[in-house]
Order: sequence, then C-alpha cells, then structure tokens
Amino acid sequence: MSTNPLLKGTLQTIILKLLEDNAEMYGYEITQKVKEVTAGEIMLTEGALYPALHKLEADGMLETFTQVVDNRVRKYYRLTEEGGREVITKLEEARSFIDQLQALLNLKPAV
Amino acid sequence: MSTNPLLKGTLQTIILKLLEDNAEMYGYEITQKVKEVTAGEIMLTEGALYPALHKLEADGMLETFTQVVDNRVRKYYRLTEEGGREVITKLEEARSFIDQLQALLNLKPAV
DNA sequence: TTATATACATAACAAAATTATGTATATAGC
DNA sequence: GCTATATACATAATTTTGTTATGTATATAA
Repeated sequence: MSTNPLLKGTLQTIILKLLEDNAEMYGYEITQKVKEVTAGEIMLTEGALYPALHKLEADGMLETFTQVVDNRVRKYYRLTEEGGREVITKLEEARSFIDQLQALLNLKPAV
Repeated sequence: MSTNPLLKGTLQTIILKLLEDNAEMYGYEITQKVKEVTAGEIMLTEGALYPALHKLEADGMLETFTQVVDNRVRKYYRLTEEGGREVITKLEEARSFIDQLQALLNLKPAV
C-alpha cells in the first residue's frame, strides 16, 4: 500500500466521483477501481476507506443496500440527492486546489 | 484563512519548492508568497507553518540563521544539501499524485 | 490610542490517515 | 485435506498533520 500523505483530504472526493460515474459500488469494488485507474499507484487502505464510507453515509451523502453474492455480503453505496450536489462542489474545490498547487510547485504544463 | 483539508500532505513540498527557487526565506515571507501566488486562495496558518519548518530543520532538510530588521527578528531558512535532494523527490511525488488524482476525478485537461 | 501588519512560537484540539487485528467465505495449488 | 490468496466487511490503537487559540513583541497608519 502506498503510504501516501498526499492522499489526505481527497479520499471523500474520490469516492463521491466514482459513485457519480457508477451508480452503485461496494467498498472492495472501489479499492479495485482506484487501483486499476491509477495503475496500482494509489491503493486505498481498508482502515481509511470504510470509515470514510460510513461518514459519508452518516452525513447523508450516500445510501446503502446489501446484497449477497456467493455467500458473501456486499454493501452497495449510491449517491443521495445531497451527495449528487456535494460531488459538484468537491470536484470544483479539487480542481481549484490542483491549480493552485501546480502554480506553487511550478508544475503547470506548458500550454 | 482557507481551512483547506486538501492542503494536508503538501505543505512540506510547498516549503521546499519555495526554498529551491528563493535561496533564503523567513516564515512570514513564505506565508505572503503563497498568498500572492495563489491569489489569496491558499493562506498558510502559523500553527501549521512553524511546526513544519521546525520539523524540516530537525530532519536536516533546512538550516537557519537569524537577522534583525527594524528591531524585529527574522529567522531565515535555506535548503541543506539533503534538502536539495529531497525537493526533487517530493516534486516528483506531487507531480505523479496530481496525475493520478486528475485521472480519478476526470479532471485531465483535454490535450 | 487603537487597529493592523510584521514576526515568531506553542499548546489544545480535531481530522483523517496508517497499521494492526478480527471475522468469514471462495478458490486455486499442492 | 491443507494452505495461501482473493474477496468482503469492520474497528481499535496510533500517528500525522492540520486548525484554532493564545502569547510575546515591534512598527506603522488612522
């Protein structure tokens, strides 16, 4: 697992965005999707993911239902209406922050 | 001050990069530079900045000297040799992380 | 004389990770 | 049959790294 201090603060945004693109996902599926998209460079730890999902649910951003597949329980998450609005906000914040960070670190790709 | 959870993990990198570009800087100057470059969108809090500077110094990345200007003490920081190597690493990590994050959030600017 | 800017520092607290541990089933390899 | 690995969830202990609040002190503008 990539002990990535940079991950801090972005996990919620990542989860919300994935659920915007994929109506329903379960926890383990999210870890695999992130691993796949980032070619293994970002590996979510369970200790971070599950509490984050629980918090988003408690905050009314996600709703859940369970399903049993192969005798194993899966807990599916989907965006609530409020969660749908929150993604927009979070994505704009992330976009803006990345912009500022690139400016500070001189990482702006030459246009 | 922008209570910015996204800042987590990037403060050290920002400090090191600024000191790569400007041989010598003091704490307050760093806060002003960040504020200037980000058009006021990122405001470093003193409670985050000074401990971060002290830690980087303790870790051998920065060295200091003081100077009195207008009866006020300034504590200047500059990169050590090790600090110079560390900037390279941290910048590469940041660049890579921003890449992965943009991929996950579908924020990749169209090329 | 009062507010704001400059300049540092640290303590109390909170958020959000990592690390470690636990439970349980399915499957592939030996 | 046994063992390792993958799937699937959860939580407690700890660490990292911020915010918020507070303190000291000088210079300057209103």
